[in-house]
Parts: sequence; C-alpha cells; structure tokens
Amino acid sequence: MERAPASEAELFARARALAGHPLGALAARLEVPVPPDLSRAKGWVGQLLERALDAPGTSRAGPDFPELGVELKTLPVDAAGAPRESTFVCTLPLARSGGLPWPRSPARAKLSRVLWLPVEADPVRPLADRRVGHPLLWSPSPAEEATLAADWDALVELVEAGFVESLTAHRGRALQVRPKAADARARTWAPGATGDPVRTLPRGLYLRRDFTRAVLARHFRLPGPRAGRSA
DNA sequence: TTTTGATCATCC
DNA sequence: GGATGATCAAAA
Repeated sequence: MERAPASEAELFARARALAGHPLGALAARLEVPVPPDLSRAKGWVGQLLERALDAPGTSRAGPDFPELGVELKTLPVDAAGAPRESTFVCTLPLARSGGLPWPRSPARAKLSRVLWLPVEADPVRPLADRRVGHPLLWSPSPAEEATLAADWDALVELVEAGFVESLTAHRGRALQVRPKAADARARTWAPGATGDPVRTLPRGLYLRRDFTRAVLARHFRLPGPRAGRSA
C-alpha cells in the first residue's frame, strides 16, 4: 500500500477494506503512535485514515486525492452511526468573498465529491478500539446543492456588507460560520461596517450535523431527525 | 503564518 | 443533550 488509488472505484474499495478495523490496528500497521486521547491530537484520526488510504500527502492545498478530485472526510459517529460533530469545510475567505458565487466557491470545490468515512467516536471507548465504519462516496443532490448554495450566498452577503462581527453560528441551514483559529486572539482582515477593512477573528465554514446526518441516513438507513424510540 | 486535520469546553 | 464559540497539533 504505497501508491495513491488510481480511480474512485479503487479508492472506495480500499475504504471498504478498512471498515470494521479498529484504529489501533491501522496505526500499528502504519507504525503510527496512538495518542492517549484526542484532546491534544484533534486531527489524528483524519490523518491516520489519509495514510491508510494512501492519500498523496497531508496538509496540502486542494483535494486529498487530486487525481480523482475527491475530498476525504472522517466523521465521528455515535453507536447508532449518527454524526457527533459538525464538519469543517473550509476557511471563509472574509477579505475576498465579494463576487465569489457558489459555483466557484471553495466550499463547493470541497464538497463536490466527498468520501465520508465514519469512525466510532464514543469518548468512553479507548481510541485504539474505535472502529472504522462503512464509507460513502457522495456528491450533493440537487436539493442539497441548492441549500448549500443559498447558505453560501446569504453568509457571504453578510460578510460583504460588513456584518462579520455580528455573524453567529445560528445563521445558515446546512452551512454555518464559526471561529477557525489557533485561539480567540487570532486576527485577519474583513470588510467593516464603514467599508474600511477591520481586523477580526478568522472564521471557517462548517457543515451542520443535521445535514451530514441526513446524508448518511439516506444511504445507510440511520435514524433520521426526530426519530422515535424503537418499538 | 497559513492550511490541513478536526474535537474540546462551555453555555443554553 | 446539543449547539456555539474556542482551541490543539503537524506540516509547509
């Protein structure tokens, strides 16, 4: 396992082969040390799976599999297979979002083709024992894409109008804007209310958990939103 | 310092 | 319990 997968089919086959395996076994095979927990290694699972799937490299710009145009996203899920967290999409280009329509947005570029890889994320379960789930190769449906596009346009419009400081994570049906920085003191430039640039906290675009839950539910028959108790 | 990978910690 | 805002590490 050294070369990058040459096709989507090969990538997906490799991902399927990981299903059911504990992270500890994959880490051992790759000779990667397992941290005691994720508090000081929040990206560890994602980076481990990149390696397990022979992604060309880590921390590069662009899709994880450039030849295939596929983005890899690990997804922390609970015992029922439902996502436990929102999903980071990309940094929000605060200073230059103006005139950037959804079709050419970095968000669309990231989300046009995604290999979702669920991973058990029950915090009481030791990291090494958490298993990889079944993969899903996904592109937004027309309805999903319409929702994403509408969110992008609305959020970017607020930023352009100088409302970044009052933009909270409550905005957006599928996409939301949240801090994305080393800490709360980080600063970048954004349009201000007066039209002059102002320094502000860097923001990222995240996929709401209900959105990814629905994506998984359509494919895997998981409990959807407001699912009742089992009979 | 920025981009990549995300989860943590707190408040409601 | 769940969402929001804050934070952590590696690599380039």
